[in-house]
Amino acid sequence: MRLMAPDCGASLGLNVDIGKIVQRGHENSGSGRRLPVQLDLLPLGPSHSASGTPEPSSLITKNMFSWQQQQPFRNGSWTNSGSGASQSLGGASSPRGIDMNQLPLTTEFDDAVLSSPSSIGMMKREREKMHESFDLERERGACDLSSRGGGGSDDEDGGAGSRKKLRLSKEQSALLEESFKHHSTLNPKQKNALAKQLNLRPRQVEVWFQNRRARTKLKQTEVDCELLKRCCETLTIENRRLLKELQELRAIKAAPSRVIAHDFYSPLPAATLTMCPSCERVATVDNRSITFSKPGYSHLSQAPTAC
DNA sequence: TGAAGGCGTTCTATTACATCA
DNA sequence: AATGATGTAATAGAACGCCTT
Repeated sequence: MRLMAPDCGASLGLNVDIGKIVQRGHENSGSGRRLPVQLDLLPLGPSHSASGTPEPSSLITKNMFSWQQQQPFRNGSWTNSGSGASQSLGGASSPRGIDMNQLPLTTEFDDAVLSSPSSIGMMKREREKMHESFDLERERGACDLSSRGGGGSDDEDGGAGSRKKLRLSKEQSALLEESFKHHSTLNPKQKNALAKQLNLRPRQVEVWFQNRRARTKLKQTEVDCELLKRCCETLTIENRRLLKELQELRAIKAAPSRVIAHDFYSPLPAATLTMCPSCERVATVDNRSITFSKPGYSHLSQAPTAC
């Protein structure tokens, strides 16, 4: 399902700017950024781990990120100890998918050249080809190490034009999620560090964050839509009420004296309507009396400005 | 100082694959 | 077994900001 953001927030005077909820958020975090009612989906501020105490998950602990600490996460309890053996990320416990995630990166080529699709001196297409060929190399290696859960008939051919889909392990997802809680965007250093921890290519980490931001924004948009819908309903009700009140006032004006006639559509000169500045109720004033649109506003009986 | 171009990054829309019911 | 729905990794292209010339 694709949810289109309604462009009615501004017209309703709501503090909702759906189109820019996430966009450039990290860049504007310090200045005049309007925020809608927020789901707790997006890390809006700087890491609260610096001074606060984020709740660590069972697997993820404080100072787990390599850009926050010197000791790499791979030395933790569940990470690959470097051998690429069974206890590595997403190891044998992963019920589905190939283990290409945990293949050890055996070359610096990855970080140096493939960390960004926009590396210097390379046309985009050429870089993509390098990515693809490098992926194929890795996948061939993966096929040697593990078999795909379902039909793996096309594993060997390299799939001209077919694209393999990696499934992140639970642990990898958990770490990425935890990282996302701290930073919805990563600088290159963080990206590379995280990629190393996860045994993924930096590009994969980058893509994961892109998609994660998109998911967050989609969810936030859904929440905002709900909010706007409720606002719209409330305003409709209020509008009805005000219309009714206006009709009553017109009826009062149309009446010869205090008698209320139910001619709701008779015109009333605006100059004869006076609003009480304190309670914001409207009184009709003529040369004989002051009549109020609703009973119980006798405090206006002397003069409309008295209250 | 402003314009132009290159580069890096992000966003959005979309595709393609994997899994599940 | 086939199929549609769903989730998500990956891709393409546009836009933006920053830097250099």
